[in-house]
Amino acid sequence: MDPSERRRQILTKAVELFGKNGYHATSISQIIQAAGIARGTFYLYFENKRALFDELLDDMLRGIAARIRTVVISNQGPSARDQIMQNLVNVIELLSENRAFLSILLEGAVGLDKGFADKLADFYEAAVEIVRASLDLGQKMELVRPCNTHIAALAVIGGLKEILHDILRHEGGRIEDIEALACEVLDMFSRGVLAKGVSIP
Amino acid sequence: MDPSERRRQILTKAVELFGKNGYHATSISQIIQAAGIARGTFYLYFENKRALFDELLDDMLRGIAARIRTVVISNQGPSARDQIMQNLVNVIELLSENRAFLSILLEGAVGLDKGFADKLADFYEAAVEIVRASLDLGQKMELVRPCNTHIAALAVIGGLKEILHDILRHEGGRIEDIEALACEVLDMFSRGVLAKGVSIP
Amino acid sequence: MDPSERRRQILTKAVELFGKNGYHATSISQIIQAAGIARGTFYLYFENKRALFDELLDDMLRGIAARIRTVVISNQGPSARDQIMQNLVNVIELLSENRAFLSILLEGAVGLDKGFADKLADFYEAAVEIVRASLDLGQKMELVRPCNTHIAALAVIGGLKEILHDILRHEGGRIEDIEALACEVLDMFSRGVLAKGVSIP
Amino acid sequence: MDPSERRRQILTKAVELFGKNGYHATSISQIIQAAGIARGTFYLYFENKRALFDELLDDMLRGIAARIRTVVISNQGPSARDQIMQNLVNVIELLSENRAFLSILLEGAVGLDKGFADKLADFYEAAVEIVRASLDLGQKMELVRPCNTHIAALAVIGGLKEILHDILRHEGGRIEDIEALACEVLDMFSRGVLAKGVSIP
DNA sequence: TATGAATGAGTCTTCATTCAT
DNA sequence: TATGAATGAAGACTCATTCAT
Repeated sequence: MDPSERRRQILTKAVELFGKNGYHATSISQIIQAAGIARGTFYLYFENKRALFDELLDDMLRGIAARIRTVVISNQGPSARDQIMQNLVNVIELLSENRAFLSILLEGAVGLDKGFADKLADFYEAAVEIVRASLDLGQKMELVRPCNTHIAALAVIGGLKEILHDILRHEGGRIEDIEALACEVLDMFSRGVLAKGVSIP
Repeated sequence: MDPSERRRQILTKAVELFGKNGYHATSISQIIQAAGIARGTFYLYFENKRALFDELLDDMLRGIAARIRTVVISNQGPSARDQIMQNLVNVIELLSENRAFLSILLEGAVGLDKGFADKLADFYEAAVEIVRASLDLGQKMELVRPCNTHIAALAVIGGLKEILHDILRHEGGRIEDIEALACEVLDMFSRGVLAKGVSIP
Repeated sequence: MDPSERRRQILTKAVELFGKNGYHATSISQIIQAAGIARGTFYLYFENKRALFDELLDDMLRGIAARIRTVVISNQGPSARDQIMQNLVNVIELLSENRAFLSILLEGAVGLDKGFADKLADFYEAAVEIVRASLDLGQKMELVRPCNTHIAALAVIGGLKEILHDILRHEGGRIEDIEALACEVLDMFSRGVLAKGVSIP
Repeated sequence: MDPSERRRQILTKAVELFGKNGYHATSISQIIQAAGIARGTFYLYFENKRALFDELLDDMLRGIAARIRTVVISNQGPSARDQIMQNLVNVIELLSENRAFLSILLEGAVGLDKGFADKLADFYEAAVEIVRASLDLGQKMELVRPCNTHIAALAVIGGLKEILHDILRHEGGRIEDIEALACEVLDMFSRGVLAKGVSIP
């Protein structure tokens, strides 16, 4: 078989297994059995289980990052809201297409040793930083109210993760109307939950 | 030694280790060494490693649940805002006092086998349900704007988790002004981030 | 079983196997089977195969070193010849008592990785140094003819090793008359092989 | 490429690797990489790793044997001493020219399985036999003193090996004055170390 | 209760060898 | 001849759990 094809095949099976059972509960034996290859063949393509997972994680994180476009505020082109919406839709779409993928990001790569934890943490941190920068800019333009933008950004990313997590658990990763979901999330964070003119008594 | 005291001692040492290194990276050897007991003694107090962790997790989740009071809206007594604030402060306080505790909840118990994942998921789901019920009530009283309360509730819990996670990573679990933090979070979710009269263009 | 007794038991079986088959051809499986213990038990007593062999080698080298006494030249006490003879007899005796022991020293520890090779090389080097120092002293006292004492010392140790090797191969390590052998060796190196008054034509 | 040339090329690279790292630490992968051939190609030229090493060892032993000439005692031609010297010089020269070669003979082929050990042992035994026969002849001609010629022969071969070993370790196989070394060795074994008229007290 | 020696199933990893192309 | 992907037996090592004392 063509090497790069075989490589892809192993990765695919591994994603499924890691997604279903997590890193530790997935053994090389399971992977090679699922991929229908011999023990030694695995090591022809990956240095070890760790390296495989690492590559896989990198792929995912790169994949997500590639779906995000910097929001540009100008008179021409789509509105800021539309651009944010598009980013949200892109990311949710990608993740909803691959349950295993999502599962690894939300659960499978958490709590592993420092290397993995850091890689994931760095990724989420970067995501938080992007949101935060946007909020900071918004504050300067007086579009965003005075508030702790770091905390707000964390809430945005965390909220998104939890919503995706919920989807993963209850709907098996399938989302019916991604656009509606994105819209809801965007409203949630931009307008909060209070009704017009109301403040919590 | 008094049996229940010894039990407690093992649990305490185990929390520290699980918190620092995670479930898989913590071995029975480490636990018994830290607790200063013999190998066999461990199994006099706990059926196995899993059971120990399970008990530990139950303790934590119960501890958190115990800090949350149902918000009662009435003319007497503290305002709804104060009651919510108090709940937030109570929970954050508990978690900030015990880094290991927090670490296990956010990372240590994630991605383990189905049993643990479900237990944790059920807990968070219950938390989401509480928030959602409040929001539903708020909607009926027209305090909360029409929105998908499930998604909003998920965002609230997820946002909170991410904020705590950030604190765990960067400040070692210590929080300077818990009240200010709680206030910021509450505002974030109640009012959103937009400035008065602004909608995203 | 008493730990130190079990340790000894493992070592004994390991010596036999290493002696018969060499380091690489001896597997942990063979050792534990010979010792009648479980896989894990082995690792209770030795960090790994290497550590076991290392300890074993150290024991041997120490054992030999302990049989050698510095030759003291004085008017009282045994003659220098008798002292050298005694050293030779002591060492040959020890080695002839344990075929596996001897086999490891001559073959089993040769050609392994740097750590072992160095340990063995250092030992033989030390032996050479002892002989050389004696020869140097002998030269000062004009008992030893002018010659390259380093080369002479190497020849002595090497000769001894080859003789022991031969015994190992052909007589299974048993030597009938150790004293006679030692005497022959001593004469060989002190007087050479030429007949009186003869020089090689 | 010409088959026999390719064969030679593989052998050459293999000698280097076996010499540097020993038999076990040298993998087929290393050999084919060094030789610049594909995995399968190796097996077109050699049945397996063992066969390669075997052939290599045979080559070496034949090479050494070819440098040794029977010593002929007659009135014409070079003296016995000169003939022995020439043999010594020839062998030492050959070995000193090829460090890998020497390393394999002294360390790399020792302690492997019975086949190799026997081959090497047989070779040294043959060498011992040659020396012994010479000594026996010398005894008949009353040039050699009465002594155990087998032991003397072993000492000669063993001494030579140890000296070469020392050179390998300390001088990287290079010898400055081979003739002087050979002379020293020859004197050592013919005259012993004692000064004229001295016997060990 | 307490001990800690013993267990062995399970995991990762290596590497000489084969074989379809 | 030459290739290199594929193989799988074999090896080292770990660690939760058991049980005789």
